[in-house]
Amino acid sequence: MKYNHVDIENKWYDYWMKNGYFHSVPDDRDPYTIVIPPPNVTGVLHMGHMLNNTIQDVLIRRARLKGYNACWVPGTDHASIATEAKVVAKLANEGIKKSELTRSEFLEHAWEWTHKHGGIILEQLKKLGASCDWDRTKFTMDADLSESVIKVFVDLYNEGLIYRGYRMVNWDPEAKTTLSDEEVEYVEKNGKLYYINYLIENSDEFVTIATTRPETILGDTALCVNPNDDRFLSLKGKNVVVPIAERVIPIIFDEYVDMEFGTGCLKITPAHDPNDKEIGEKHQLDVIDIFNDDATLNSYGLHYEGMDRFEVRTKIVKELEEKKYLNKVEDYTNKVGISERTKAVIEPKVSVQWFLKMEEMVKPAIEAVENGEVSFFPKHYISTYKHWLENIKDWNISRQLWWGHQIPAFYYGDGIQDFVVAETKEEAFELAKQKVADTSTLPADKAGGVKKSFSIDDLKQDNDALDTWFSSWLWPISVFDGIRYPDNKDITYYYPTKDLVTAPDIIFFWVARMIFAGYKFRGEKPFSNVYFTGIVRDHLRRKMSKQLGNSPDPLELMKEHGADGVRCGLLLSSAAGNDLLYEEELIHQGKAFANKIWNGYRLVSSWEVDEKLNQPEAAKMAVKWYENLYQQAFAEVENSFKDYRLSEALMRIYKLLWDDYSSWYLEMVKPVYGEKMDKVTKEASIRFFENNMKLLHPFMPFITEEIWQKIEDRKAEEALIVSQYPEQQDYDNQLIKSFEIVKEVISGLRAARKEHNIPFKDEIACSVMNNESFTADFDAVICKMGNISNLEYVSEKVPQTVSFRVKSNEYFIPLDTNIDVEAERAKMTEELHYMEGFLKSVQKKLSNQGFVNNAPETVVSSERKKEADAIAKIKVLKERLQVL
RNA sequence: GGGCAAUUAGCUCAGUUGGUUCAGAGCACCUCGUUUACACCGAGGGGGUCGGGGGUUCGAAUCCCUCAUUGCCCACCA
Repeated sequence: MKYNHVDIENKWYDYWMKNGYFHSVPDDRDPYTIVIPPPNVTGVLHMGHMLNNTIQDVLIRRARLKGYNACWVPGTDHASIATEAKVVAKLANEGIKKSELTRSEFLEHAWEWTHKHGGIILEQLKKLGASCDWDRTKFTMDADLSESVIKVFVDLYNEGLIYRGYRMVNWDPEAKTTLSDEEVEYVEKNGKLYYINYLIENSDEFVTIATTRPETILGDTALCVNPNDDRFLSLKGKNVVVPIAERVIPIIFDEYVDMEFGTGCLKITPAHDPNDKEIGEKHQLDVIDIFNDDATLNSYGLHYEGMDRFEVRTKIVKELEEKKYLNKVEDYTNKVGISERTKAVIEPKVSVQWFLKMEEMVKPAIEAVENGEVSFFPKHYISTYKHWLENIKDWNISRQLWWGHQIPAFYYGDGIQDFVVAETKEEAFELAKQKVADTSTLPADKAGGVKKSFSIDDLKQDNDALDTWFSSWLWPISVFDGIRYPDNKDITYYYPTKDLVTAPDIIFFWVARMIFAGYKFRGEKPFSNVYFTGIVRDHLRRKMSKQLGNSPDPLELMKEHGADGVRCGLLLSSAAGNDLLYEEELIHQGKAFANKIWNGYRLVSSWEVDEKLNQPEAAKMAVKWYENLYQQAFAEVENSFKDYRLSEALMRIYKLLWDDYSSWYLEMVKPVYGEKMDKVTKEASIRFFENNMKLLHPFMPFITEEIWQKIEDRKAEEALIVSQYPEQQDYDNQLIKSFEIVKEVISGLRAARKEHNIPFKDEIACSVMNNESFTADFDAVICKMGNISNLEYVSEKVPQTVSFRVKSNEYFIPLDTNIDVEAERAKMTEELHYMEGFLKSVQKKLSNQGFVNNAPETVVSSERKKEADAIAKIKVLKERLQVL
């Protein structure tokens, strides 16, 4: 009979929800908090989410079972640029251009889109079994979270940490916004290096420069050579003429120029290259911006005005060639910055943007990770993290987007400083009046064009929105409203949170920023542990993506194999930080495991009890063994969790249930078909099952709940999800070790049966000549598992038998037919040779004075034990060979 | 150009301070098996000179050096 997950999973999820088991309110237990990495509000579930959220659910369910007040806060992110791009695309489909809409019209469309597609992903997470506190679901643009963002902006501004600056920034011409450095990816592209001649003013001579971007010559404002470069000494004080533009620009000297590269002469375009900008400022050059916002050329582009930059590149090269300015062209590969979101080639551009000063704010975040207050798993991410923070530049937080938190700066005049920053327009109005009053005492030429009197309606709020991450960095605080109400009950109870589970690709975007935000706004870390998941890839190691179509649909997967199966499959092979190579095989393994458990329970529950029966000796020992083994496994699982080695923990449980419980324990206690069972063994078996379910529940919540509920009649409010996790107990290690030898004996019997074609159903006799009685307590087990009538102890070899050895014991099985003496002899001789070789190596070690003197006592004595065992075994083998 | 990580069985990976059981696990593979919980099963089995080369040590998958390959991150010599 097969396990059918379909109805069971829905049933229990509804039950958990109905009973409010996911919901948390502060109480006197210790909190265990996780905040979800908020997925994009309009996103859909992919395999990465599956892995990430399964891990979080495992951690939170385990914490809940262990008696913590577990709180997993779900939510979504407005994902400013990504969502805006989707809305723009959708509107374009309907023939509406964004540029034709007002801000508020556009936002209406965006909200409509958000309400329509938003939160689907959270519904999908429920299928996975995610035990989030759904009553606490947040969205980064909820009123309270938005207020928090604005408050933080205003506070930071008032502290002097936020400023407006005219800087070179990354411009995404497609989204028509700036991006932070982190939002730019660099990809290697095959391009050309163009060598272009610039005529020296009033001469026939020319200088040759090399550039990858010939179209930008229209924005050149100088040529630059290295002052130490002998080749160009004669150029001092001279000017050149920019081809096509026919503008005269100076030749300047700066050590920045690499003499080895190209021709050693560099063209300077301060508006379109960060290095050129720097040199330009140093030498006080003009800045000529030749691009419009969409990266078509503006009027400085002359006859190329209105054309796209790449089109112009081709055309201008042609023109240069025609006019004999083009010297030569070489193939050249270089790195081109592209927008992480739109994949458009980034255009460096100078503009006025808002920046957040980083240097001071970042310091406690470096320290926290250094001193282990915040731990990373795996820990090698610490160096990546530190390197970034130690070299951090100010954060460009403004975006020329509408979807997001509008920057709370209000302009009352046209001057660059004619603004105030405030949480509301009303406050801004008061501030502005005050500021104008202060400046009104200034001479007219310094007061700018500010009207002496203006109404509140004259205030214009800044058009820009804030970077998405400027709200996400507050997430662990803002979901508990800790910005607006720093002393509220939730924030003081749940914060700092425990674990953050996230992908390493947002370590800078998000993880690092949350850490320094935590210290800045709460004076405390936001979380204690960061678990970095890997990336889910296909078996060819390709990242899963929509374009490639190599990603299975998680919902289909769960429908077919069950959420338990998928969770188990994913977690079986995903160490922290390691990429997960997805194969459907994994999920099958998880599903098969669910089935195995299901059938195990069917077996145990089917046993009928006869109260009069005594517990058989074999069952008695089996129970004793499993009791101890469970404790050992339990300890191992605890240990794995300590280091967040979840797959290791799950694998241990997997083997505990499959191998130890099902294959060994159940076989040992199983009554003969048709017979009944004693009460003690049945009860023990059920108890073990219950404890097994508790261990497994965090990984496979549905099937474990189903079985747990079936085990006995539970009270209405009872559920495995909120039951009590077992306490760790001591165990008898010696007993477990003895049983390992018992297993060897049983395997020996099975092998002998197989070799000599004795079917299992034929009961046989067995004698043992024993030098060590390590298995005496388990004789009944050996008999049952080997279908042995009686294990007889003998003091000498038994004729007409085959034998095998375990440790220094020899076991004999009677055999009617003649054994193949030659084969037996050959086999034994081989074994003898092996043992003699082994003995030799051990003795060599022991005769080495260095070893005996330096190695720890335990190691030496174990070698001596090996020696003794080997000698004994060799003796047995030799005697046996003689008999043959 | 710099940094980090990886390299162990066909595949995915463990291997924590060098030392019992250090060469392992799961899957895959092969053989056998209708022993009534489960064929999404059971019992067995094969398979690796631990990327190469040096070194330290009584002893190295493990520590050091070096080379090679792969991946990731950072840096933006036009």
